[in-house]
Amino acid sequence: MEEIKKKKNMSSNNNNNGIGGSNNLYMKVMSDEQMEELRQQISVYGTICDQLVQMHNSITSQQDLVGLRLGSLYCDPMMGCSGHKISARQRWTPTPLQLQLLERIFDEGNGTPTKQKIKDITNELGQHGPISETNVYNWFQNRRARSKRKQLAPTSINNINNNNNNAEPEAETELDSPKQKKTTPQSFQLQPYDYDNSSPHSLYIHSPDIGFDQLMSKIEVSGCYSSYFL
Amino acid sequence: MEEIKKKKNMSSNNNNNGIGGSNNLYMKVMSDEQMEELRQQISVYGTICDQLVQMHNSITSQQDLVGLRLGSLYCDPMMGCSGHKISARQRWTPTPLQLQLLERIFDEGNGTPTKQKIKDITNELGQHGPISETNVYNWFQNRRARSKRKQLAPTSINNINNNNNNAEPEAETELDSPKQKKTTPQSFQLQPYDYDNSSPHSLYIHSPDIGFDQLMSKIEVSGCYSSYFL
DNA sequence: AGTGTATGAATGAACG
DNA sequence: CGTTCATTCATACACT
Repeated sequence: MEEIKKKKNMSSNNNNNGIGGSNNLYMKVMSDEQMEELRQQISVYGTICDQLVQMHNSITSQQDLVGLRLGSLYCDPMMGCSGHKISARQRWTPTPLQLQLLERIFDEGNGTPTKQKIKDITNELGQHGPISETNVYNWFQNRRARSKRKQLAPTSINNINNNNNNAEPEAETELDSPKQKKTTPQSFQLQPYDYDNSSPHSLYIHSPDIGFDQLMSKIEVSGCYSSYFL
Repeated sequence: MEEIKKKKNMSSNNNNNGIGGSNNLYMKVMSDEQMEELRQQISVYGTICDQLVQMHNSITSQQDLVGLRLGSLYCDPMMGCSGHKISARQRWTPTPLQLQLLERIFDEGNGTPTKQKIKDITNELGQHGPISETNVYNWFQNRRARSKRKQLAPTSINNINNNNNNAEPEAETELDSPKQKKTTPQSFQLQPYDYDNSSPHSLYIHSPDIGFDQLMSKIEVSGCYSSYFL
């Protein structure tokens, strides 16, 4: 059942097709223009961010901030606005800070979460928000399990856009598709539960403690500038 | 910001596969993972810019932030210059055909989507569009969960609404009672109080050249005005 | 265009 | 421990 999806790239002048061959590495090929474009995009973003940050700094240096750093679901200062209280969660959720610490500890390789250790950690993290030993325990369990799973299944991440020619009208074109509107699902797949190290190929920025996905979900909306109080 | 550019550049002439352009066409080759990473990075930039803009706006206009929620008003500088961009992550969507197959398999009662089975299925469906094992896994997971839930409350739709609406689980079960063997009720571990902001909220983002890592760790959080509660 | 709904994905907790 | 469940989050898509 081993089907090698051969890289069928649209680029007519691409003769690197064979790459990635024997393994499960599926490669995307980009032209110089695409590459350049990408570079520009990134660069522009970088510049914009810089500028925005500077602007922001000059402005905020005059005022002392509103809004405290709250847990993910409390935002007192402005609470009034929304009118009603946000119901509490039912399950524990680590605050970003806690998460960071946990990750760090995890990375330090103390593979054995001793009972005592857990207690310590719990106490430690208790400084940054509610947490119980059980939470910590579970967290490590999950963390271990999941990071392992990712390792076990490095195989066939998927075969994006190369259904070796099928009569499937579904064919998705990757980033070559200028407009992927709404007709066909343009999908991009990312690796399973894999956020972090151990993957040797991380030549790009290696995100520190949390993965991009997490970041992104965390970023969303932030009216309180809480991010500045780490 | 520098980082990203730098690394990006590196990647252009150095990829871990050793595919080398043995001819004068310069093609850049990336693996799916790399692609995904890159895409996420860009996406994050977009988000960051968005956030910064929002912050800036709310500050300069001195207005309270209520309802300030702009969905995706983000600046994508790239759009203009080229025809296409690398879009932000999208989630996988099964093609109708895939769905059909999945549905069928599901009905066949394989309550246990074995790892191997998942692999098979993935390969199978791969013929009809992009898909990964994770997708399949998730799909079954969700499918099971949801079909169960449906069954649990298919009738008396009317009642449902009334019942749970007024119960604001404001409950403040202080922590440290994690022991509750969760047999019946939900284990309740909430985070009731706010944190002391005594934490050294020392740094603002001010380095123009702040790296991704830094940015990321700073941005995190802020649940205020979570879009869901506006 | 704003709102609602279906559903893919993330993750804390529980189970065997 | 590895696997599964339950809940939540985020987004694609439909509706009107």
